[in-house]
Amino acid sequence: MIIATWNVNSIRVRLNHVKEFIQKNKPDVLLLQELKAQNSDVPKDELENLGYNLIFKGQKSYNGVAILSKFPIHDVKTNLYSKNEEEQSRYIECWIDNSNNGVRVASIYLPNGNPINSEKFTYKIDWMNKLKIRAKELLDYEETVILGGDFNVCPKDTDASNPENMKNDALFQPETRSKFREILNMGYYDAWEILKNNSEWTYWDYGRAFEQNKGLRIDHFLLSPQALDRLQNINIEKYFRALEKPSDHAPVIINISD
DNA sequence: ATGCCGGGCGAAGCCCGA
Repeated sequence: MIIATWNVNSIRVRLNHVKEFIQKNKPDVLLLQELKAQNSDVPKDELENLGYNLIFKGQKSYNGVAILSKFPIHDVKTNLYSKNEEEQSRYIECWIDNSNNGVRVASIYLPNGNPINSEKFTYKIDWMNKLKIRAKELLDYEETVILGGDFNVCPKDTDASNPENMKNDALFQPETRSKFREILNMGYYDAWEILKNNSEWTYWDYGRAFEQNKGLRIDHFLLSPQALDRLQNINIEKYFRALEKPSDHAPVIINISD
């Protein structure tokens, strides 16, 4: 089973790239972030016509997350906050019904949180606390659980090509990292950390960053123990960052045994 | 090394991203 995650930075602008990615990599499940479209502007039919079941949570201008699946989708959940709380469109979760080998996946667009010492950073940490609560509930199901997406966290100094420049960045703060680590320490595994012993980037700023290969590793797959048992491979598809008018993120792909 | 990119909104210039 091929599961991919990709921050596309506008689904409308990147639709052709998504189509090319699907043709080339044939994911069974595709987690998308930063749709930058309200529900009525999400190209629903065009995505479904690629052969997928589709769920999404859009928002005007900002954020927006989606899950595409070749298998039936059940148990959709789109909120981490209680119903009367204002919530940005940053979380969508479902059960992927691959007969006896189903998986529970979430598409995550964790807040950026910059600048630090602002309400945006406070919101980031608050959001991470909410994610931690849900991640614990999911862990207690003892299922194949896969949390994928743009976490806006560099877990270690080695997850940036220029860590010195990141000292005051929300993605690098000790509080950000410890909250991320708390989720891991409950019993999740960073798929890249498990399989690779080098650092590669999933994000490169627009401009010259990609040609200079100066980037960050911030798009992650966090796996429950049951998911880790099934993990076979992980790759960053840099090809899609090298296209004309690309997203600033590359897709990340994992293979999960059936 | 911050917004010099890039996208959304809406029709100029500002908000947002990492």
